[in-house]
Amino acid sequence: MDCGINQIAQISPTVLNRIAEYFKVLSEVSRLQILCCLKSGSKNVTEIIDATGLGQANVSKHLKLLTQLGMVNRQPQGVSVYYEIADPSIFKICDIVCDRIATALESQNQEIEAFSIFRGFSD
Amino acid sequence: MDCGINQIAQISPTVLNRIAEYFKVLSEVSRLQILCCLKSGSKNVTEIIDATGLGQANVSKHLKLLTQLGMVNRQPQGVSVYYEIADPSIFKICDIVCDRIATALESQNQEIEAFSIFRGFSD
DNA sequence: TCATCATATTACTATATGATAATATGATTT
DNA sequence: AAATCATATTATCATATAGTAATATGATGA
Repeated sequence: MDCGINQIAQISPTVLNRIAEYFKVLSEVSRLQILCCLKSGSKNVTEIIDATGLGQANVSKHLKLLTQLGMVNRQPQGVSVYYEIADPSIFKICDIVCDRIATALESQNQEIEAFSIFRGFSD
Repeated sequence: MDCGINQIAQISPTVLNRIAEYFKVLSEVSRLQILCCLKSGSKNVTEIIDATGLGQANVSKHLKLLTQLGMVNRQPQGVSVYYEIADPSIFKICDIVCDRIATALESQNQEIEAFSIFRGFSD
């Protein structure tokens, strides 16, 4: 039974692409830094640059991407441009991932401990 | 007040890297296909190849990555090797992302509709 | 032993993209 | 008008990686 094929076929490539695209945005440390520094509230570009330590052109480019994908909102205010998180569910997702990583690290540590039983014999 | 800097500094680069790494794995259509086709249960490599339509070497490489990052479990069984989802919370995350994309598309459609009020005048 | 099957690895190519320097734009101040 | 500041854009370079062909490995059956 080829139900596997059908099942995948049901998920349109378009949707899969959108999901992948969303994750790709979150898969870069610089962009995570930007998003994290906006968690506490709206900031202008200069503030973001200071907070993250990233280059100006770099920040500008990342902000453009984040805006295009609807993750942050762009609000010009006088001379400067303020950005804010448009999608707080980002952090919900990050929390789940953090949990997952934490538990993975824990079980890793347990394994290491299990090995450590055998340590000390050669002393 | 430079509290922004401190806030970011608190998130260690290591952790940020791990999170980015996790998302990077999910940011490729091929890997999402593989994960989706494992949602219904454990499958061997050949079955995964058939279900996704991806090349053999390609699948093998992706599976290695997914295994290394603890997202799937590898279980040799006789001649073949079975893989299964190790981390069902992946799908919880995907669900949230899907919701998010869906609502984004909806509000996009609403905007388009708003524009359509002005259609028909030139006929 | 030879052929075949299932999976993994290696080498290679093509493409995407992150970082940055240089430049542009446009507003504000001197 | 000239200088300065905030942001955006462009061009460029370097790196990472997805896909694939070829090959390796190792087990099973003829």
